[in-house]
Amino acid sequence: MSVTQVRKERERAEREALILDHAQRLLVRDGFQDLNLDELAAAVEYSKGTLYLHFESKEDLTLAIATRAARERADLFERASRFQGRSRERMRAIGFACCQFAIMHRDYFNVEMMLKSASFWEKASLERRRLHGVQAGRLFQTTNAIAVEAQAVGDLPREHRAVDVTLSLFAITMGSHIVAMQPDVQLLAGIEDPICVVRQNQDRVCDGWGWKPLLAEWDYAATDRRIRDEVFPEATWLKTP
Amino acid sequence: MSVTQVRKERERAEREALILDHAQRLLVRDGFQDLNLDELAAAVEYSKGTLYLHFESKEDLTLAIATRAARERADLFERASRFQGRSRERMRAIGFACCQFAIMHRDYFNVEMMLKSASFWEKASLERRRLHGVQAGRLFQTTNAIAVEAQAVGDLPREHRAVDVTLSLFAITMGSHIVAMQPDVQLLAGIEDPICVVRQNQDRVCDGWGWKPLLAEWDYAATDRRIRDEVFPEATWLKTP
DNA sequence: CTGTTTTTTGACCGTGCGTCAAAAAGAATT
DNA sequence: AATTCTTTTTGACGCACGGTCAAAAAACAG
Repeated sequence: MSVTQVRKERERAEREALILDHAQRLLVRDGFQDLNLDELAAAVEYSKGTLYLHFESKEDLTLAIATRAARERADLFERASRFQGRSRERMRAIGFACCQFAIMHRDYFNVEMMLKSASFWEKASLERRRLHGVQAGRLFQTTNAIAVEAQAVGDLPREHRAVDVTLSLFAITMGSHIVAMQPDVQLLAGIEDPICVVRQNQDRVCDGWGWKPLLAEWDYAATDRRIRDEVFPEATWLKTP
Repeated sequence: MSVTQVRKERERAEREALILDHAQRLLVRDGFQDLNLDELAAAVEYSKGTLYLHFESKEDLTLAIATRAARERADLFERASRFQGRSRERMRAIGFACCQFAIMHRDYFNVEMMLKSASFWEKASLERRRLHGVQAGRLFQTTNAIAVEAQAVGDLPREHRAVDVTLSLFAITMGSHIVAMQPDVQLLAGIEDPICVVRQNQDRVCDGWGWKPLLAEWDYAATDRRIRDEVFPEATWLKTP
């Protein structure tokens, strides 16, 4: 590949990032339905035709936004999984990564939810679907590896499959985000901080599977401080008691 | 009100139900985005103008579908809550109602998820939003009452608020439905029956809060049989061992 | 049968996604 | 520097669909 081609490719990637930045901003502001591609074209100062050189449909563009966020999330998960500690502490580090991500991208789950609709999914390009699958796979595998290890060292009962545990943690995380982000639910249930709800529920699920050490048997506040100091120094949201 | 007006009102309600029936079918088939109001008008054999005598926008129509389903769900919850037994058995009956509903409306959660988008919500009429709030309130209150009672009789530790427990159960239910319904997840995690995943996760969350009697301390298969026999005789999906 | 009110209709409008012929920019050649 | 060929970019346009409303049809009243 010639030098020129390398430069072209880099410029193309930069333009794609620019488009994604603006598109994400508008998507968060207006939602998918009201995301206007003419406005986006004006914002990035390129024509609509140029947008379509990068993305083959509005859905494709939206999926690209979700995939970029998913990659970032998977990166945080992998950082978290390197935390040195007992298996449940490491899983807690994953939960910590979740929070860190949720704070950086308050609205990621709104975008993620669109992907669950079949009619949306099938309008995105095959290649982008594949790329998203890769990131989703990283997220799952990183988490599941900890559950598998937990069974290996005897912290987590072997009577159930590790994937079931992992899946339940994904479910409680997604579900908690969805319900705790609803303003009416926040009022009804007196929720101050949705992030706390997510973490609390993750803890309950782990306890529910009998993942040692249980909440009552360990000082997880200390674990949290270690996670922050050793893995996520940027996590200023964790209040140290 | 004259006799004629009563008849008119009944006919109007019947037509609205007809529209909702067809709209629900098309919504499930095509998703919100591809739900075509011209096609719907043709299906119900009324003009598009007539549709707009009932619903002030496509979102309004969709919300009406969701609310009708939510009412049905709340009815099942209330039936379930009348089950005679210990508090956790009664909560299990609620989980049972969830399953019964999920089987009758495989795709309810897809519709429900649309409502989480702010841009969707604000396009529906005030009155319909209110009506949906009423049904959502019934669902929550019916469930929460059991958690409150569980604390009163000492089955559920008092160290946490009952609403937090209720909320976590809603979260695990919604989250499990979403993740377990994904075809790729089903393959990745080897899921045969998504319904089982939902129930299993609900059990884990209850155990996680220390809701007595715990899974290991009670014969919940027997409870399930009682629930079916006494409350949901139509639930043929429960295989009796 | 005729005039009045109510109900229903479908042609029409605006919006916004996606396309593609044409213009502009860039590279190569003379 | 001029010309030709190639690549890149553009924005006017086609079209599908949600929503409107004047007019037609139906129902009703006298």
